[in-house]
Amino acid sequence: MSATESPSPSARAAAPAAVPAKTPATVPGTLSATAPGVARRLLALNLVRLRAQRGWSQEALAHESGLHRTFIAHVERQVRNASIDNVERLADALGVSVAAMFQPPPDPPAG
Amino acid sequence: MSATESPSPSARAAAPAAVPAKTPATVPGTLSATAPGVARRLLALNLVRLRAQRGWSQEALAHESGLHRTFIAHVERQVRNASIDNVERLADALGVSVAAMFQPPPDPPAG
DNA sequence: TTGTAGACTAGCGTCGACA
DNA sequence: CTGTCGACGCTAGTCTACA
Repeated sequence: MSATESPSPSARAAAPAAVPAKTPATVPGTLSATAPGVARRLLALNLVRLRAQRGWSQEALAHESGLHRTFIAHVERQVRNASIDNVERLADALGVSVAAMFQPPPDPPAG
Repeated sequence: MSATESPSPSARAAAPAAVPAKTPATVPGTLSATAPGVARRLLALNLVRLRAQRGWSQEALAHESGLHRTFIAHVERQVRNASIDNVERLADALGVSVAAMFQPPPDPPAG
């Protein structure tokens, strides 16, 4: 035990943020810092972008990643929630890191 | 849809990397760029690190992420492959971006 | 507090076929 | 080439309980 040398017996209860706010920054009218499904979208965006950048077809990517053609199509359409194990496989097939799949796309020059 | 204006009818067949190598950089004695399960490990490492950094218990993190206690424990032990939807939830609970969960941990100075 | 086991449900991921 | 439906297996994810 002694996970953290907490001065108090009930560490969690005595912790400064003992009771973490359930709705911290959910200001009415303000979107959450991280919207639900942002990962799915980022993954899809980067997936389509990287794939098109290489001139690969969904079938080719599916073949490279060892996944099925239909699955690739679903992920790109955000109708399917892939697991990290498959996301890594996709990233490996594209030659990028898993973190890159969730990296925000390079904002295009406005002018 | 003209994905790529390939001069040849069989775009894929005529594509530059028409036949992508199945084992491209698997040089004998050289480890692959991305080892299998690296995402699972990175996720677990960052998860434990960020959680301990906040002095949160698995139960607290589970409560914050809205997931179950057992699931958190399994992910940290890498015995479970989480989906991006849940990874995002974990990242949100920790106040970090999904990409941060797969970011390589700050390697400590060797000496 | 954390790890693990067992049982259960829900959804992922595959396959084949069509538009 | 890409999107989608139907069916199917497998595992992610939940819950209870014990060490």
